[in-house]
Amino acid sequence: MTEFEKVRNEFISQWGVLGNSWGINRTMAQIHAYLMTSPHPLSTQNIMDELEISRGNANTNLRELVSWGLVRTTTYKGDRKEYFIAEKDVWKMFCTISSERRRREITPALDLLRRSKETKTKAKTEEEIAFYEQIQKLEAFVSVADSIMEKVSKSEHNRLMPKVLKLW
Amino acid sequence: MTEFEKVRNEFISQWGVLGNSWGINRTMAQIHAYLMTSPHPLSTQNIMDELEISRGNANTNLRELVSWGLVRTTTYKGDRKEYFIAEKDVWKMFCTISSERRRREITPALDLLRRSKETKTKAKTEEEIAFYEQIQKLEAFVSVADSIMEKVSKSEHNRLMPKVLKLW
DNA sequence: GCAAACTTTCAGTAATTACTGAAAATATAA
DNA sequence: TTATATTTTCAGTAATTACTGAAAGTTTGC
Repeated sequence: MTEFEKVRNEFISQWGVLGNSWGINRTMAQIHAYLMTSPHPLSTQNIMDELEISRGNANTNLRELVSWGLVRTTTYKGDRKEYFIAEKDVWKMFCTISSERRRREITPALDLLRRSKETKTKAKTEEEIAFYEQIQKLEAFVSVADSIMEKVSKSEHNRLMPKVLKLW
Repeated sequence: MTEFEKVRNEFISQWGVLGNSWGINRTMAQIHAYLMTSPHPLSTQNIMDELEISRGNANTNLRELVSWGLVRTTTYKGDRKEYFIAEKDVWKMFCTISSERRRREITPALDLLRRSKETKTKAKTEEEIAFYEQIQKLEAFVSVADSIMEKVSKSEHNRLMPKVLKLW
């Protein structure tokens, strides 16, 4: 193994550990790290070999990356295999992830908060008053977060970042 | 069970489900939801009873919430028990969470990227060039994210939000 | 000091999540 | 078609994470 291969393996492995602490499947994060730093599209077999994982595992996590929009597939003529390639532009990656997390995490939270609010009648006890007040504050905050993420995920690449940086 | 108790239980339960999908321990999220919407500080026993969990589980997750800075303890004279109370200001909560996630998630990522970069020699192969280019781009992005989160976590309550909102 | 009230720890177990590998399904080319 | 290459599924199992409950530890008041 060359010195470079060691560095890359360490990076892939540790990116997996980090992904794990971010609530992302370790293998999915490792595959993403491998694809992100590869100059070529890679086949399922390549990934199985590099990460020493089963076909089923590779397939599942590759599909998941595709469903997140972080990876897309390509083919070569005369070759039946699918090859996978990751988005390499970090700002685009950020927008994609914002958009997915909004859909998967923010929207359900907002739904829950709105549903909880609906049932409010004339609050009587101290407990009821505190509950609905807090729900109200959470909803206001989450709905701002939601609209910011919506804008981020729709924003033109490289348009928003300079603005954000000027804030401070 | 009153109508209100049903609504609150549903909220607590679902907040746990959401927490889980955000990579947070379900019980920890439920305890947080319960404390956040309670007008009074609550004892370990209160939480055990409400969520029907063991003392060990309640204790562990309460400590974890305290270590995140989302919950603090208080006592009453003549009563030996500790009571727990959650921060209710959503913007403060956001700052606290930003600060902790920065420490736990962003900083290790930045360290990894900087360590990976260090080993760079004169890149020769296409693979090496692509690898170090991507590492460089990731580091630039993550370090911007890091400094934004640092500022957010230090920002005066209610000072930043109006600015952010004007961006769009 | 001792006893009572309360908190923390942790070994054992339950629940959940991730992975394998082979079979089934699908796609392509001849 | 039919054979071959490739992808997907999924039952079984492994690995990880979460939880319980009782014992050990700590704090407080007498």
